[in-house]
Amino acid sequence: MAITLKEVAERAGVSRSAVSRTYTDGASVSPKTRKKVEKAAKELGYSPNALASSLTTGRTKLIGLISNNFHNPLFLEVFDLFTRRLQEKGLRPLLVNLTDETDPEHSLRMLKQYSVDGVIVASSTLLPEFAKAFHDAKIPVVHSFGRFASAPDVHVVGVDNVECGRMAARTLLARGYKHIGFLGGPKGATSTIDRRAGFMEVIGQAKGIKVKVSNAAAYSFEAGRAAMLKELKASPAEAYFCGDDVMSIGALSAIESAGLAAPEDIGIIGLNDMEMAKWENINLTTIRQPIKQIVDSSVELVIAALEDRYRHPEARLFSCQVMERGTLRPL
Amino acid sequence: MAITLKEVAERAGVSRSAVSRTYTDGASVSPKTRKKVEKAAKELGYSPNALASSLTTGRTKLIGLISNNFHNPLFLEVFDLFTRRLQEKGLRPLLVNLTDETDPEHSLRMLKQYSVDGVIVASSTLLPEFAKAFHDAKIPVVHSFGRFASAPDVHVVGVDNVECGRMAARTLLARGYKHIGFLGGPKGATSTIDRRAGFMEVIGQAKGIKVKVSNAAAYSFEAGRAAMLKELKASPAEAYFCGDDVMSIGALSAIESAGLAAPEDIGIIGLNDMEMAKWENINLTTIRQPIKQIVDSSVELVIAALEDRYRHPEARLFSCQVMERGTLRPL
DNA sequence: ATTAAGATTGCAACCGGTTGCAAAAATTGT
DNA sequence: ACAATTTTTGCAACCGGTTGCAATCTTAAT
Repeated sequence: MAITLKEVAERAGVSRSAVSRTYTDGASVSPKTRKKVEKAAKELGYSPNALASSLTTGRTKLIGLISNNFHNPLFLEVFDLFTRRLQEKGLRPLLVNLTDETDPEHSLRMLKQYSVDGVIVASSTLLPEFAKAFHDAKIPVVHSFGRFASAPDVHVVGVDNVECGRMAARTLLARGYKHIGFLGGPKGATSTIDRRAGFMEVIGQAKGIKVKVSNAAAYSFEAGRAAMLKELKASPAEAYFCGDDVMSIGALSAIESAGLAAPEDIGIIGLNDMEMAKWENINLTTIRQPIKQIVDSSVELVIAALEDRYRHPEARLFSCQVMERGTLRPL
Repeated sequence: MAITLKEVAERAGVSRSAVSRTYTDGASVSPKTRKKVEKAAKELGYSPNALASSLTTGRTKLIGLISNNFHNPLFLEVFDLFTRRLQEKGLRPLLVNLTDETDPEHSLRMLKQYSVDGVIVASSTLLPEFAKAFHDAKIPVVHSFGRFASAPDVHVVGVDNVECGRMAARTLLARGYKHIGFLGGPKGATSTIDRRAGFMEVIGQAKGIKVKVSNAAAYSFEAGRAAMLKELKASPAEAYFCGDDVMSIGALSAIESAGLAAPEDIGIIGLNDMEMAKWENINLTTIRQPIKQIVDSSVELVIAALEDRYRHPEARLFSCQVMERGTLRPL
């Protein structure tokens, strides 16, 4: 196997404690022994076993990164940001794919077995059993991209979806659309519910506006396309706020298939601002979620929670921003 | 902290070994004690500490999953498949983002510190220093989506890029294109080099065919678009084999911007067959890499290499397949 | 009932580190 | 040069498990 502390100690002619202390900051070692140890370590190619040390220190520096969004391109960007940020902070992401087929119980047990220091759930919904299990085990959980106050015993970082809904509605109204559609994601999704609430609130305050509400079966291209095709058969609205960017692209494809165009015939505003939204052939007007900030803040929060296990659950909400592009008629 | 083996032993009235053995398969425990232990464990909510046990068994069941492809949507699918497959096999992916800015040395040390059992590098290129470092540490490495024989001391699973090039060329020739373009990825990329070789080989054997070769700056939408815009200024070919699907979509966008259409004015064939390629508004004819097979095979191979550290480096190549869609003129 | 073979059990040492404590060494002050 | 401090060091116990070994208990066979 690999070189161990003991071997380094022997070669350096010091005790094992001395070696250990050279690699523990804040420990007392004279420059002389440190030098000797470092020399021996280099010669042997020693690197300390993080797992063994975790046994006594109680810190693995492992963070469970849990998600079920393995089909939304936005999450590739999110994973990129998370892995980098965690690496920068000296933490290691243990990735868990929590897709429907996979057993949550199992993932849970697994994360406990590996004694992760903390958990980041990057998903719009968080299973309550999950939150509870980690809470019981005193493992900090941050729900990233989560719903504010959905689970009171968990830190949450994300956007205010109600406000996103309002923002979408205001944007459409400002452009003079009178017949407006809300084409949401799956009916039960909390994100959909919240956005719809904000959306309807603003529309309700305006005069002479007609609204249509419908839902796609999933946050996916296919579902967005199917939903829009259905809309086009009945009398469609002039512009739609779509559940997310992927759905929006599906909707755009439906519009195109019907021989229509955006924004000339139907306007679309999406949500997320994933990288693809600014591709010239898509050029989607959308509401941007500040994913970098959400990620950075999530990591910061999980670290803070690590240091103070009894820290009060906290919600951090970031504001979104309309990205003007080409799928809504101009102001 | 969490419940330990000792506490379970006390409550069950047996020795620590007995408890340990209940959770080690193949160990000798009577049904009676097993029952007692399991009862006590349940009551206490015990789950064994995988890290502590790794200390003696020398197996962490941690697999380093290293990639630098955090901008190619195909890799979201790849990560999905990898995480699921590894989970199914009882292994845990420790994700490492090896983007240019991040220090490879650092990642390397990290993976050693966490004593990963094996490493899967999901990237078209593998730094030789990486391969060597793991080889020295006797940690099996599988280079997934790698180049055959690029590094002789490493297992590799992927496709034969030379054959992909040939396939692309044959496909274009079969459709009667006479002026053909190879619009590759970055010049130095081995994948580009290999595909080009196969492509030119077939073209060279055909009669009366004109070829143009050019390279995009990266496997990205922007680069693909820029490269195609440039092509369109000079006399473009009738059809192009593009470096990958993302580049192809960029190229399509350029064609559209120029007021032209695929396949009427210019044909495009891509490579990868990422999910998006079959979206109706893209409908890209492309060469499919069997990513599920590559992933499954990679996981299987890393497991095999785990069991036999002296297993001979092996290359597993899968064949690709043309996916007929709408960006090439029909046969 | 007696014995040999097989299964089960606990002891104790070990995996690769960390850390409290007391002894030893170095430093300071006079 | 000597005592009082401060720093550095090694010992030994511990973190949470595993495992070889010898002792004990079962079971089967005579």
